[in-house]
Amino acid sequence: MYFELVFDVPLQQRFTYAQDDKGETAVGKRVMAPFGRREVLGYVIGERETLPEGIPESGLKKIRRVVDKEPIFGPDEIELALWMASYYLCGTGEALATMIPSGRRETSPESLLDEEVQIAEKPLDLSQEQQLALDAILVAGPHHEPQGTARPDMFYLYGITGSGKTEVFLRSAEAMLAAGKSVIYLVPEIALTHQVEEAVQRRFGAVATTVHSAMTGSARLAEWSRIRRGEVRIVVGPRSAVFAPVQNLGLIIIDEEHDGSYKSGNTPRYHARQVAFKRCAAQGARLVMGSATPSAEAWKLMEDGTIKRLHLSRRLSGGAPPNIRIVDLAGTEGCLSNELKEEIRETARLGRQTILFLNRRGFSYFYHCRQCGYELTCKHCSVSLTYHKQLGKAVCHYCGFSAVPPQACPQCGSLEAGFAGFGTEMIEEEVQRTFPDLRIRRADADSTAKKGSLRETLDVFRAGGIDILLGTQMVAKGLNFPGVRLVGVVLADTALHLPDFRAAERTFSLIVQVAGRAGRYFPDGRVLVQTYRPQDPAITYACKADIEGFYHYELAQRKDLGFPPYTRLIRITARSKQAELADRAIMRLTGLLRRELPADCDVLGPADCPISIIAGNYRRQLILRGKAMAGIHQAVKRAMTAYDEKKSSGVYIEIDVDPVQLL
DNA sequence: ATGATGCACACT
DNA sequence: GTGTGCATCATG
Repeated sequence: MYFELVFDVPLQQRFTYAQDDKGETAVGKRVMAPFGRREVLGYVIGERETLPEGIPESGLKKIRRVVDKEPIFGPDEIELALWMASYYLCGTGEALATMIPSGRRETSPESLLDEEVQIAEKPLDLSQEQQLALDAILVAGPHHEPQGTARPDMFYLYGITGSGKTEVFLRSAEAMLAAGKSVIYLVPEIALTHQVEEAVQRRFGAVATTVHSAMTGSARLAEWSRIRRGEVRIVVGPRSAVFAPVQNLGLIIIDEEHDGSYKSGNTPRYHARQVAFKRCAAQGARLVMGSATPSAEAWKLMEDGTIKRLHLSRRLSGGAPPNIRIVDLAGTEGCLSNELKEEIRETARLGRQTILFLNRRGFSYFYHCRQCGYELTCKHCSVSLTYHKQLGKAVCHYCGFSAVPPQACPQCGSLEAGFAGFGTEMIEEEVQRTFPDLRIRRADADSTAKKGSLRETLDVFRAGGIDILLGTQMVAKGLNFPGVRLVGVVLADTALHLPDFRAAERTFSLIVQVAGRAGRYFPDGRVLVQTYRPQDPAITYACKADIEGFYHYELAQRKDLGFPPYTRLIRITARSKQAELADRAIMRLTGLLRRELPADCDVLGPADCPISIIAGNYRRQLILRGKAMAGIHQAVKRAMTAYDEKKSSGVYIEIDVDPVQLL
C-alpha cells in the first residue's frame, strides 16, 4: 500500500510514498516526509495499490513520522481542497494548509470594536416578516435534502439595520440543531465577532464554539478536533470558519454578506461565500446570507431567483429613518462646508457630540474640477484615472490608457481643476483650526497603532470627554454613542475615485450603513453627506434610501461595461524588484493568454498596479475577463503551464480568481 | 516554496 | 584553480 501526499507548496501534484515503519500512516493524517532535500509536513490525501507511471520502486521514499494519532481531515475536506486548488489555481497542499489550523495561519487585523448587535438571551417573539422569513428558510424541514445537487437552497435576509436579521439567523440555527444538523455562522472579520459569539454561546451553550484568530495553533487544532468529533455543532467565526469540519452540515449563515473581509488576501485567495456555496452544494445544506446592502452579485442572483429574497422591511423598534442631507462641496474652500460647520457648532452648543467620517487615507489623487465637479475617467473602463507624478500623466489601472491631464476643466473651462484628495491629517488640521475650543480626537488605524488606544479613545468619547470624533470606516460599525447628534461624511465620494468598478457599490454601502446605524441610535440627529458629486447615483440613491433603485441602476451599469456579475474576472499580477523583469513577464503572459483565450473573453491591460511599487517591488497586472469562468480559467491554466516552462526568476506571479479589490 | 545544481565571471 | 551569484531545475 502506498500513500499520496501533498505539501504546502504551489504544486497541484501529489507525491507517492511508502508506509512509515510503524504502519501508522492513514488518509487524513499529517505526516513528516522527505521532500526534495528536506523533511516537511505533508498531508495524506489518498492511498493506492500500485506505483504511478515512471516511478520505480527504488525511487520511492518512506514516510518518516506520523504526526496525528487520528485523522484530522476526511473525504469532504480533501474534496474541498481539490476543488479550491483547481478553482483558485493554487497548490492542493496550500489549500489544505489554509483549511486546517496551525498550518499557514491567517493573520487578521485585530479589531477592538464591539458591534452593537442586540441579541436577546432567550428567543424573542418574531414579527410577521421575520416569521415568514424563518418559515421560508426552514420549509420542507431540515431533513431530506438532495445531496450533492448543483445548487444549494439559498436565501437572503435583506433588510436595514435593526430589522431583526440576527434573530432569524439564530432561530434558523436553532431549528437545524434541533434536527441534529450543524451550523456555521460567518461574521465579518471586524467588529461583529465578539457579540455574536457571546450571544450564540449563551443561547446554545456548550454545543457552540468560536474560532477566532487570537487562538494559538494548538488551541485551534483542539477546537477543530472537537468540531470534527461532533461535540460542537455550531461554529461562529470569520471567513476561515467556513472550513470548520462540522458533522452533518445543515446550514451556513453569512452575516453582512457584502463585507470585503470574506475574501482572503493571500493565497489561496478564496471567497468564503464561494466556499460556503460549494460546501452547501456538496452536503445538501442551506445557505442563508444577510445584509442591508447586498453585493451586486448577490442582488443579481436574487433577481434571477437563484437566491430567495426575504425582505425585512421594518425596523423592529420603529423610529423614523434618519434625515440625510447631501451637501455639494463645489466651491468650498478646504473640506468643511458651511452647512457642516454650522451643524457642528449647533451640536456643540446643545452639548452633544459629532462624528466625522474620513475617507481612508488617500494615496488616490483624482482629477476633478472644483467648479463643476467634472472628473477625468478612462473612456474604455469608466474608472477614475490616477495621477502618476513621475510620468506627469493620468493613468488607467485597468487597461493602461493614459492621458495628459488638461490644464483647464474640459467641461466648464475653469482653471480650478486638477488632482486633489483630502488626507486625514489635512482634515484634522482644518477641524482643529475651525473649532479651536472643541475637543477633537482621531480614531483610525494610524493613530491606533498603540494597542488599546482606540478602545480608550472610544471610552473617553462615550463618557463625553470628546466633542468631535474623527474616524474611518472602523468607527462606522460602532455607533452606539448616545451623546451623538451629528454624523458627517466628510467626502462620500472617496471610494468613487478609486480605480475599481465596485466603487459605486462601496460608496452606496458605506452611506447606507452609516445612516442606518445613525438612525438607530439618535433619531433626532442628522446625517450630512458631503460630496463633489451630489448627482452621483451611488450617493443620491443612498441618501434617498432607495436601495432597489440603486441596484437597478448599478446592475445596468455593470452590464453595459461588461463587469461582474455579468462577466467573471481573473487578475494576474507580476512583481519583481526590477521593473523591466515585471514588464517582460507580464507582456509574455499577455501574449500566452491571448493565444489561449476563447472569443468571448478579453484581456484588460497589462497596466501598472494602482500601487505600482510596494516594498521595492514593481507590480504589473492584467485582468482577464470572460462571460463564464470556465473559459478564462482554462486559458490561465494553459498559459501558466507554458509560462512555467520558461519562467524568469526574480518574478513572482500571483493569480486572483474573482478579485474583489482591484488594488 | 525551497534547496541543489550548474554555469558565468572574478580573483588569490 | 577555487570562489560568489544567480538562473534553472526537481521535489515520489
